[in-house]
Amino acid sequence: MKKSTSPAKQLSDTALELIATRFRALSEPMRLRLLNLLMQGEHSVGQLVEASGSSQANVSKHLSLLREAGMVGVRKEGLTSICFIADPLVNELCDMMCCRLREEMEDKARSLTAGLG
Amino acid sequence: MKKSTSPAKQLSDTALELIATRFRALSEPMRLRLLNLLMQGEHSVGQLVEASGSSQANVSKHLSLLREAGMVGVRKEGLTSICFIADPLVNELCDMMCCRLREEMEDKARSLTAGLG
DNA sequence: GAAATAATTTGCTATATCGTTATATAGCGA
DNA sequence: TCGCTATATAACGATATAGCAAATTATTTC
Repeated sequence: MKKSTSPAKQLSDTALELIATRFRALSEPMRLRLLNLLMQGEHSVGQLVEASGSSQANVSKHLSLLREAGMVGVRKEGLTSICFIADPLVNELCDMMCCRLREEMEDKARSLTAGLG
Repeated sequence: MKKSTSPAKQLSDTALELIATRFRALSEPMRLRLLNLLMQGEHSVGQLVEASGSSQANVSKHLSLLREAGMVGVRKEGLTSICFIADPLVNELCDMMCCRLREEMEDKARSLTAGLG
């Protein structure tokens, strides 16, 4: 297991802003839903609208933010725009977060049953 | 390299909200600055206030959010509260994001010099 | 060119959140 | 108990953003 996170240097203000902006892109449930759909394969904007249950304008706005963050790419095919995950880091980050949450919940459940047993 | 992100299942609304909340904790420069300081070792709240250059109330509020997100832990020592990173995932996520940003910037710089050369 | 379709952009309202100021709580010493 | 110090909390104004509705921009088809 490659462990060592590098020596933790001091980050500049602009670096902090950039990192924060990236994480902010992942900080809204609707955007995560769109990413989750895209993790299962390419989708047109219309498909995302239908699958997400949100409005077209709303989906479009979220997609444009995800595009600016470099997380989603778009390919035009005639009238429709086909979206896809442009950065595999998205998958990794989400997977890691999901795993961690699952672990925490299992821990919580375990300690609860232990407390009751 | 362990690659395979698991098969990308459909996430529930509550799961999406939980994940979003975690990422939101990482989506503010000041919180990232506090985490960055804590990555270099334990700090008291007062030390964080001084090092961050923000107000005590502000730092305290951000720390409490980070605590709720399970990212920061606190140990009381007399009057002072000593803070530390409670979840190594924080280091990993931030490192990954930093690396990715550095890569992107280097790419951009390269393509720029190529365009000018 | 006109109509139709897919998507983006614009205005708007409601809500959330950052940072500040002022106040409250908790632990320690006289 | 009374201050003093280290944090936490409350209240507030300013800004950002999610979601909705309407207008706008492409692109295809007739």
